[in-house]
Amino acid sequence: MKRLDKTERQQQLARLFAENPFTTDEELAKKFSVSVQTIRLDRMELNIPELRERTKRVAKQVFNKVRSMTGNELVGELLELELGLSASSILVVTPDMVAEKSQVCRGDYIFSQANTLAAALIDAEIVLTGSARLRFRRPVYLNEKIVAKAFLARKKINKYLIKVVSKVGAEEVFVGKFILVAR
Amino acid sequence: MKRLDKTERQQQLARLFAENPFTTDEELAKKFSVSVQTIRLDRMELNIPELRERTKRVAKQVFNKVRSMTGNELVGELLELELGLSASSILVVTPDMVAEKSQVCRGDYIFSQANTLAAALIDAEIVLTGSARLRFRRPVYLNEKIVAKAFLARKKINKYLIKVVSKVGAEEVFVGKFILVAR
DNA sequence: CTAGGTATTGGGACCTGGTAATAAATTTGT
DNA sequence: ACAAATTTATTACCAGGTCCCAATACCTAG
Repeated sequence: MKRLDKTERQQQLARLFAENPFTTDEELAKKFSVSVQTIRLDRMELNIPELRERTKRVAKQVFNKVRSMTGNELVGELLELELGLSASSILVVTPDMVAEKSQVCRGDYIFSQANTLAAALIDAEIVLTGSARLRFRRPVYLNEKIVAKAFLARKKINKYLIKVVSKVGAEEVFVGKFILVAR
Repeated sequence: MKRLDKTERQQQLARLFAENPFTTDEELAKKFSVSVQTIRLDRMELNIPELRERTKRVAKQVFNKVRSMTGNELVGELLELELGLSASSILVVTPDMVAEKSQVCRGDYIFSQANTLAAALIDAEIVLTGSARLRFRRPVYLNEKIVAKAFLARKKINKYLIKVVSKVGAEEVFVGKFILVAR
């Protein structure tokens, strides 16, 4: 690779780190045909921590997400739960939940919050979603807090009709009716 | 903490590492009131790698997942796409998508695949989900491959009715009708 | 021409969280 | 009481850094 000037090199560096944080200074030094120290100085200026720190951050970030998303088997954070009656959860819209171009929260996150909340309401080991009707009433934006409330509307043996209403502040953003089946 | 015997200590260690991989040998040594070397021997016997290696594994694992789940803005892998006409994607059910007790794929993943696929079909910068009707026809299990096909059914100015059918093999597992709005 | 600023490089001391190996001390089972 | 199992200590070494200091090259303005 040709020797680049400082600003160009730093731009590429920033891009590379975003793409793949698992590169050592030494590898980068070779790639750019500069000394390791130069890379270190670049990192300083760009405020990019060392490899191990970067790795740790990625790991922690996602470890937490995986826990809250799949570990708990609940999307969002449970606020309140009365088994078989009602439940509520809150979900804060983070950058990874929004579509890049519109900055609007993707519908599947809103659905997931509602769906997992509905499932949490049911006092059974195994709960399947049978069918659902959804209405997304207005877009939800970055950093907004979605509070979902689920109520049991009807129950027939092992089938549950659950209504979920999600609001941002006082505004309704989503309504869903779920039929869940317990096994 | 009381001194435990070897087997008990190792059991607890294994549990701790699963729960939180970001602990150094030294911290653990203190917690169990044994020497650092003892912890190292335990790790050896349990075949647990050192802190940095553990961190790296978690990071890499999730780095990939985040990319495929949110980076692409598509859940599943796109197989085919004719803008404005039809599209299909495949999603392999991995352990993190199934509910622990039932080993059944959670409905929100199936929905996400369908919803993002429907959105991909539309040739517009900003696409919002307006409403949807879903039917989950049978549970989907670990390692099954869900192939979703989306068709544009009707279009009215900026509103699109899209039908998505998801199958495992020849079996229909999910059907959804989505009304999407382009902005 | 020369002094000063910017960019790059090299080297040394030190840090963390380990591995590997070897030996010594302690505990335990019988 | 004695061997085996377990634990601890000690030392040397490594990767991938940090922090700091000094040397060099190059460009530019006075």
